[in-house]
Amino acid sequence: MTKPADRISRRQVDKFEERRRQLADAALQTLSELGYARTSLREIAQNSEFSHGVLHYYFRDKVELITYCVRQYKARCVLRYDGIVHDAEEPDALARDFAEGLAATLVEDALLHRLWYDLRSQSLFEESFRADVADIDESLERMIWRVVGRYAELAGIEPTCSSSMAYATFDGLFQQALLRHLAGSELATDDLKAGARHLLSHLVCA
Amino acid sequence: MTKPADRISRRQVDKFEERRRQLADAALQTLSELGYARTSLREIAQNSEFSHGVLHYYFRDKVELITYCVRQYKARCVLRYDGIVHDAEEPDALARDFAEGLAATLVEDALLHRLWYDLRSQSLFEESFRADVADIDESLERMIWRVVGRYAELAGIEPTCSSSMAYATFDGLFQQALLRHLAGSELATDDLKAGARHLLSHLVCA
DNA sequence: AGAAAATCTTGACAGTTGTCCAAGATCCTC
DNA sequence: GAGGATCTTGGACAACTGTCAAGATTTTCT
Repeated sequence: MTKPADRISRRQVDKFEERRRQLADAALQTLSELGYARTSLREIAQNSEFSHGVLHYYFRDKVELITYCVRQYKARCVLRYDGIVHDAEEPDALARDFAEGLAATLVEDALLHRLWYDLRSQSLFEESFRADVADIDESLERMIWRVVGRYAELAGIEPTCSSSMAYATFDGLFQQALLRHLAGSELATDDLKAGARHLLSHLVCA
Repeated sequence: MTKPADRISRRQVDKFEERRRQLADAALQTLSELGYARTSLREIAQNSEFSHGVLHYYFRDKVELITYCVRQYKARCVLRYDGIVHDAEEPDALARDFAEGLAATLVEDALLHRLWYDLRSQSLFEESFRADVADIDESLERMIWRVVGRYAELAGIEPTCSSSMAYATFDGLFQQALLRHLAGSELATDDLKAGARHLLSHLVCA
């Protein structure tokens, strides 16, 4: 029922958006390998199947490209973490699965997490990223709070700390585990699991 | 009793080291303003009273300069935090003073802390910084553990978590507070204080 | 098929970067 | 104060950066 012009423009828009996603994927890969400071547009293009000039056809400038990347990264995050929140019937099972999920993504997506902490640091210097980074941070905080809330519910108790504090401590735990994991420590994942369960039972729900 | 040659060389060494410190100071200031990604040698030199060429007289290359900076930063850290650990007689007083100290440095040294988290992220990409950064991390962990140990001692109880976990959670708390403080939030310091006391009483010492 | 629109490549540009070096300035010792 | 060691300058260099535009190529529509 759409008019021809609509179909055309919609297909064009779709293709346009698809290519943006494609290029942002290459950018995300390059960023996660090299970090923000060492990633150039030519390097990104080399990780795609296009030449460097095309980036300015799909993105106004470098900032817009990276901002788009950050948004795309956020989508992945939410997707990834949503699998962790899970409808267990026992608080212990929830704690175990949550800890396992954290440890799994720590290892599997280590480079992406490394990039996240890099970009979050950059956002403290580069005004342009701040809003998007804060947005991701908030969605991560909500994700943690869903886990905590469900855990408290199953255990029949009330959380003893705020949402932001829960996120801050879990994030600290995860970041430290990432540092040690990337430094080659074998204990990082087990410590993260133990730490997460300890945190859940002792801090957020006393 | 030292021979003339010794006196000369020692004085030269001293002067040499003093200038290195001086240049590293300028570098540290520039880094804390612009962040690692945007700091160039010429920018550093402009923040000192020398020209850019002199940097390669005192440092082999940029990596050596920044590594030297990181070490100098560490010295400041230890100094700063040592004032916080304090010989209170009451656990509550210790918790209060510790929380106050954290909140104070959060505000006063916000730019230096921002730089620290930036450099720690960089160390995950740039192999050269990793050792020094890990060194600072360990000394911060020991600092936290001294506070926790003293608190437990005064309260007549035992810490319920490991040293690394205590550091991870406090660091997460602090980092989140820094993010919010730099974003202009007025609540950041108060939340940090409350969070630190809560952490001390509920987590590390149940 | 052929015109029109879109997509993509290539090369150039101006600016910045880390690095190095020759020459000058400054300091110290005799 | 001369002479030599030490320190500092400023410029040159090649490599790299983001950006842009003209032209080649492909796709789309009639």
